[in-house]
Amino acid sequence: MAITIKDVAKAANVAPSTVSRVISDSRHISEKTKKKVRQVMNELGYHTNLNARGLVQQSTKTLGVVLKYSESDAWKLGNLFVSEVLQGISAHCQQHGYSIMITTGSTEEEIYKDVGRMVQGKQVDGIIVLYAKKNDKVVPFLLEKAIPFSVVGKPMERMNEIMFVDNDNMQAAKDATEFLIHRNHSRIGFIGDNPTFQVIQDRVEGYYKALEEHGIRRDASYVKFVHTPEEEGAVVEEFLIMEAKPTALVISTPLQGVGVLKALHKRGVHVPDEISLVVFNKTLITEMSIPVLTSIDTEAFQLGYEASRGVVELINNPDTFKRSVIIPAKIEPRESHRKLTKDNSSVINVTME
Amino acid sequence: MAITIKDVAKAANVAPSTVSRVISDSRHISEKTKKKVRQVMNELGYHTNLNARGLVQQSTKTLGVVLKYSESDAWKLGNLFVSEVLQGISAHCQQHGYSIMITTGSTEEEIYKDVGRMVQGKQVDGIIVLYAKKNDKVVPFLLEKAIPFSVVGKPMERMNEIMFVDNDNMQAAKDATEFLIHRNHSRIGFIGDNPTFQVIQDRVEGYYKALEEHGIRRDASYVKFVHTPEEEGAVVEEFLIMEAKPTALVISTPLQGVGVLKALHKRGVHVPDEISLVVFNKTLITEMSIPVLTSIDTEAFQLGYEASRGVVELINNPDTFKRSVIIPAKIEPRESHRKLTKDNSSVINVTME
DNA sequence: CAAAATAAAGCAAACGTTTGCATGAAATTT
DNA sequence: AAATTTCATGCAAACGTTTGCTTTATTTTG
Repeated sequence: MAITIKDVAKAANVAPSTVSRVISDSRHISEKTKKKVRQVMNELGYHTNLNARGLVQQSTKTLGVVLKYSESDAWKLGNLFVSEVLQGISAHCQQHGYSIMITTGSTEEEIYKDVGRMVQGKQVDGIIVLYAKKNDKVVPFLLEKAIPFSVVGKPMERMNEIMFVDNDNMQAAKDATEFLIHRNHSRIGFIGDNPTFQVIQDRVEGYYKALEEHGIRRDASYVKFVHTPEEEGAVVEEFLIMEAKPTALVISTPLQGVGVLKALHKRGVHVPDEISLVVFNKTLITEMSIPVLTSIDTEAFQLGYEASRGVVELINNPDTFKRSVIIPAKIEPRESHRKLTKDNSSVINVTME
Repeated sequence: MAITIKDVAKAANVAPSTVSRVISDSRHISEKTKKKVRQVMNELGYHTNLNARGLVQQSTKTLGVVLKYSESDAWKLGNLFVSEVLQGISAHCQQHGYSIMITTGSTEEEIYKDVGRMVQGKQVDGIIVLYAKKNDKVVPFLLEKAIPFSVVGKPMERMNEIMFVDNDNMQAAKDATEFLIHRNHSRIGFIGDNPTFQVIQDRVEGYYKALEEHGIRRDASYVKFVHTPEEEGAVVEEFLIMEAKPTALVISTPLQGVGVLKALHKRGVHVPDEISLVVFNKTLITEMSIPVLTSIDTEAFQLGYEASRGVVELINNPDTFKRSVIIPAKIEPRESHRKLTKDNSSVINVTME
């Protein structure tokens, strides 16, 4: 059995309570005793049993992180994003002495159970949810139990009762589209995945908004959704056979971006000479591809960091205003886009900035 | 305050101990009482306080995972590998009712502290270390404290006191090299990162072994190490100016693989027509590149799963034999290699299988 | 110099479980 | 029918802390 506070007390000839107060550096203990007790603690190799402390303090200084339900390849994609978010959470937790417990479930039901265990089993003081989706049971559960939590992403409902951290996806898509418009593109396509996700809808909206503000007619045939992996080929095909085919595409995930790149490559269409690509989420994938993809950096690390900050604030003061943080996304110009000449002709001479 | 076992006991008109035994489904309790107590538990919404249980049972059913020290981009690389390992651990933990706590530290010192807290604070029953490196303080600490733990990777020392899970890197490199030899390559280069890592040394050895067994003279000028990121260009250059330049390369990380691919691309050298590439670690990166890289799948998920299995066994029976598990690596033929004709001439006509 | 204020440390209850042992009732054996 | 075994439950101690209250010793104050 390990050394307990009582062992230390006995060896130092003081009461257990005194040892406890030395640990918390209480000012009710004389420096002399502190010194003595600390010495004994070192000699004996004492370490606080956090279970016991957690029991009496009703707090474990641990945050639970709910990892997204991993369906097929969406997970692999999320992977890079998720681990960067996780790093942000880690960084903040480290700074504030919190531990991190993650869910292990791989199905929706398992994850829900994990959360129940963490929360009701008092294993964690708060929860970070990565991230919001519809028909989700976790968020309503946390709301009902009045657990401090924050969400990375935009909650589907009850937004003002929930603390969340997200990008302004509409704005980001608008920026991306304008980025292309400013480079004289006017026939700009959009490729997204599942349009039932709020994030995709926001992005489509931002895309349309940019077009409209620049006097370009919105045309639904320029907006395509890829539902199954590897379907990019078909979508690219559809674009290429169009009479007025797009000179640029805004694409909503790195994986799709690479898929599109491949499909174009296979058909001998050169990027960026013949078509420009801008992709959401700057990740290793976008940076590693040939050509390097111009992307929209969603600052995953920062998202995680802020989410963690949010919960911890909520833990320390449950009445904290449930603010939502919007992390600005930033265009990272790389090699997959080019500037067209004013008359939109297909100049082969690449004009990059 | 939440519902406790005592509240349930009172409401069900039994003793707390009875409730406890109902929870553990003890056979000393009659079905009738069980039914009654369970009903009350549901009505009241009772959930075990795992802190309290942990305290008395001296076990938390939680595993600590020590994430690799994240230096520069090595971390980003590890990222994909690490998260796949993590998924393997998750899967096993889920099956066996274990929770996962991860380290949050980003420096060696912070990580060491994290481990101390987890272990001495009795937050976890065991530890999984990802992964072995020299001058590591964590493994010696765990050995000294006699904590159940396993390592993903090959420990530097005291190997037979430690349970670890790894690939046979020598064999894998030999297989990869032979894979190329069987396709009539004889001038095969090797690119690795930091040669002070055991894993790299093993791979070089396997590479040499394959050559020797097939009567190809080992030549140190065919073996290059890339120490800083983005240095692949220089190395590729060195290879290309060689009189007898290699027709194939074995490369030790996906990131380097893509780096090499880029460098070759920039110099107009076509893969696989002019040079074949085989890369260690099948990841999203290798699968997404153009061309898709022929890789050596190190089965990261499986590594994690087995590591988890190991610790749990050790927890349940501390005298378990400290076996080490070798997960076979498997070549995944893709698009970055080709078969040469017998006479080694540079046939442009691609002959893939 | 007595009274009051302050400082330092100890006592004991509490946190919510689990579990060895004791108890009493019912069922089985002799 | 008494003695024994089995079954179901309760009692109370433990797990290792923290913390409100009390006690004792010391210092300050009037």
